[in-house]
Amino acid sequence: MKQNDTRDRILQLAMYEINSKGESQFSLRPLLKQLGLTTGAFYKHFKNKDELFSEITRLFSEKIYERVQHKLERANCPRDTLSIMGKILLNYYVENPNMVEFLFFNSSIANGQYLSSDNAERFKFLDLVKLEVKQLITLEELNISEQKMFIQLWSFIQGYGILIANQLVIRDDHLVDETLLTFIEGAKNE
Amino acid sequence: MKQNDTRDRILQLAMYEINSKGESQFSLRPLLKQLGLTTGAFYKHFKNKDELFSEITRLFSEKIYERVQHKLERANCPRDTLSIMGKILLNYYVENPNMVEFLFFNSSIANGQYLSSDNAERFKFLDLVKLEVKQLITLEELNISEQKMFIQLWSFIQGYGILIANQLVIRDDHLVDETLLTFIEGAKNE
DNA sequence: TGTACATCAGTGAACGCGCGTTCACTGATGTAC
DNA sequence: TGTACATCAGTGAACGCGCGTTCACTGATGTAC
Repeated sequence: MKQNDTRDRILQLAMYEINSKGESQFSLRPLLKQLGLTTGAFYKHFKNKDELFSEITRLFSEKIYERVQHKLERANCPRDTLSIMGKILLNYYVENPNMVEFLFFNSSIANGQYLSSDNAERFKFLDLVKLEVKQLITLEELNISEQKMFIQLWSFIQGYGILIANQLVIRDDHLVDETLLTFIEGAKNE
Repeated sequence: MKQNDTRDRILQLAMYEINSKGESQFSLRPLLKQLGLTTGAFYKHFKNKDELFSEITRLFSEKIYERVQHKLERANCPRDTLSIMGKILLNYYVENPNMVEFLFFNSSIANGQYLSSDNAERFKFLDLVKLEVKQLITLEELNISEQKMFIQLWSFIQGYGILIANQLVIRDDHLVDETLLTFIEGAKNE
């Protein structure tokens, strides 16, 4: 078996496990046991657990980013684009709450060792939102700063996602569009 | 030394430590060492760590709730009230991010053993928001359901707080008021 | 006032567990001559 | 074609750590007679 096969098997199963049970329930030993490997083998492929987490962060980010890009083929204007992105992110909060939590808050970020190189990747999606907000403001001639509009939209989606993930409210895609519209109208009136 | 003195000392220091370093950096041994106690002593006052966390959840919630009530004495209408509550919560996200995170997501909640009795306490603040939203809608004759308005406001504040706590954006109290206004205006137009 | 007893906060060693990580070693495979 | 050697993924026991929890015991204090 080639080196990269095993490295990839580790990555794939780790992603699956983290997505299913969350980072707090994840550890190396059970993972390697499931793969029919011993603990030592892991260190032939990764420097340590942080490097694994760092890599998974990158892959999760890419996964969401690609999903967004795929869906965006049908979007015609910033409004549509932002609406679709909001719904996709919300969908991840509903279907893959552990993945989203890991992406934004995993412990290799807290440790900060691999942070700098990953941050760009990790926030690809976020940068895309910023770009669309910019276009939206230009196109619709809105009287609001990019930063403010971005904070409003992102905060709402992230906050709503958390409410849903914690099962405090149920999901309503329509509310995403309504709120987006409210923000746009609000920016016109000021 | 009376039993309740020690119990209280444990609670106070535990709250201080969790607020300073976060739940992930908290454990019983160093806590008790700081108090000049041995590990066994802890179990004369608490059934286990979960019970301690459950109690702290209650106390944190109460702390915020009292702070809100104190500040609300000056508020005249639901708009003011919601504005003040938003700013207070945002302030906690800035000044005490570990406390807020613990309050909403600590592991004794995940374990679910002490959840039912605490939930009412834990969401006192949240219920207050719901109440004010209801009054706001009645008073200003808004054309929106309580639930939707609540989700919009709460999601925005929580999401904004997380952005700030993660130092992705800086705090701007003015934006809270602007966004509140936008939601109110948006509810009138529909 | 002195003695016997009960109470109970606190002791401290020990238990058992799971964790990430290390390292000398194995054994299959490919390569050079 | 056969032999000597290098490579390197994988082994598996061990290390050291910190964690929550238990439990027989101590010793100060209050109470009853």
